[in-house]
Amino acid sequence: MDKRYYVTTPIYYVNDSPHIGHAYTTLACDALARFKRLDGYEVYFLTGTDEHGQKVEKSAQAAGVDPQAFTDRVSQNFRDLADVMDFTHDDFIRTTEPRHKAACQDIWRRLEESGDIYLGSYAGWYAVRDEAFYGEDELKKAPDGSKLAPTGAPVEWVEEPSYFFRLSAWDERLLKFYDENPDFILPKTRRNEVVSFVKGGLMDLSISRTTFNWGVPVPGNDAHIMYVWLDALTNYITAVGYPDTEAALYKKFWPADLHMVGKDILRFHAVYWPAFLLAAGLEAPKRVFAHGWWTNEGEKISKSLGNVIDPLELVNTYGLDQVRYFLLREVPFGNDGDFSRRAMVGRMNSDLANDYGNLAQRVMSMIHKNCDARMPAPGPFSADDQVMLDAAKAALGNVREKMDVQAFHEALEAIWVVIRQSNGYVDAQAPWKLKKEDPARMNTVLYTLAETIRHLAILTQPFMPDASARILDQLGVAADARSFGALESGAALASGGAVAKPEGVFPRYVEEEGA
RNA sequence: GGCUGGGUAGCUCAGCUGGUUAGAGCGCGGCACUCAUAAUGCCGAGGUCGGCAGUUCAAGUCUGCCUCCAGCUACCA
Repeated sequence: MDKRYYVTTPIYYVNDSPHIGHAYTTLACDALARFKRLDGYEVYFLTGTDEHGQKVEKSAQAAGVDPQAFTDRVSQNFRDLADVMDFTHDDFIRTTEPRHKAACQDIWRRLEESGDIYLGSYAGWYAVRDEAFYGEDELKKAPDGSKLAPTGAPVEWVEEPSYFFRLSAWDERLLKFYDENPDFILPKTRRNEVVSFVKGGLMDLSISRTTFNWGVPVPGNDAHIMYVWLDALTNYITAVGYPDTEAALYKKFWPADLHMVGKDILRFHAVYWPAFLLAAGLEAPKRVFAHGWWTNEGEKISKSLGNVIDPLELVNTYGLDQVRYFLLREVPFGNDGDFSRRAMVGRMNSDLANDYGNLAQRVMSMIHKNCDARMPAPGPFSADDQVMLDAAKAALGNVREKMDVQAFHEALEAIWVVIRQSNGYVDAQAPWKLKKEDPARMNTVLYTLAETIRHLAILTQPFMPDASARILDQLGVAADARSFGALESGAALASGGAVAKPEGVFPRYVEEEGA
């Protein structure tokens, strides 16, 4: 079996500035990508920016620069965020790249050939002020009887020529696809929503516009620009070499194993995208996971409320590993979650400083002081030691099971079960007493703990790369002995290596006085 | 309105095909320990498992009704 894994984030619309939602989505993918790499997979991790559309065209105009210069600039914000968060994407795609234009036009041709595209006209109530179409049922009536948008803007009936994708012909085939691939959409409740949406019948999809220019021209009809989703979604195959379906990357990684998305764009990924692909004679991705949103101190986040969470600020305040841990641990992945200062500090201090950091610290400190600053050699393991070691060894399987269904919070909990058990084991064995009574036994206990911590630190690497590395450094684990392969039976911590005086890797967060 | 999911300890949540005294983490109370980042461990208090009525020898776990909450119900992404 091929151990390959292709995971993607959505491409982020450059007109937005990066916020916690972007960081969250990519973080989940990053943890997964790191996990799979450590687990021996060849991984392709893709993120990028969506740079086309009328809004971008207007923003560029407002900024007095041409659209390409504008997107060059704002796209950088997202690459900066990725750097700060220590994301390990293998490619950063931009929809303005030539390779993407080629891919979009090629998939368009395929859809045309298969008969899934036709030229018609798009009609609806359009509000010039809002630059948006509204449905009949959304409209309000003005006192003079004329129609108004929900925003109060006047609307007019507009018709423009547009190409359509024959989505209406795909409901049966999509339902069959969902049926044959029960885990295609996660979580389950999102899957139900999508299935019920498709069962309700599908309408054809407008996939071109003639009212702006900033985008990929429709092949053979330059008057039309390919419209949003066909352009945006295609990035997932562009990045692996499409239209060259014989390209090495394409053959290796398509279909993608996972498209990670926010719940707001699930439909586009779970309905339109597989329809486009199947219609084009291409394979659909294996899974789309829709995660939830964050609130801030119990309040819905919105620009108008001014309570947008800036990930850079979080990282500056609490530390990168701490923020990464919190975001993936605090909330059952898939649910909405609340960010609060209290919860953040609680996780930092309880889980990280007290449980995990202190465990490493107390054990390595004892080794440093009592074992001549060298990793002790163990004697025969007692039943208690064996229980501890077995628990450490069993953790990988438990964590892997959770990661395979994107249950990050449960994966971390599975690790913490072992951490708590380790602290209990320390107290039960009381190595500080053994120091006088039975030094050989003390060595065995401390070795058992060090070996357990080695397992823990290797397992926490995908979530907290920096702190995990520092713990492994302190244990004297070589850089090339940190993959999950190093957790297989046989591999174990070598005795005799130097153990320096440990330094805390998870400082407690102390609230500033008078804040 | 329709569809879907959910209402379990103060808080956040686990509880597979129904079966001994309903669990975890945090918070709270007590005890122990002193290796450690005043960290850790142990014990404990705390729940009519939203409500009512059923099925069953037995229901948090099944059925019906009611109630409250959330999401979805198509072209801004």
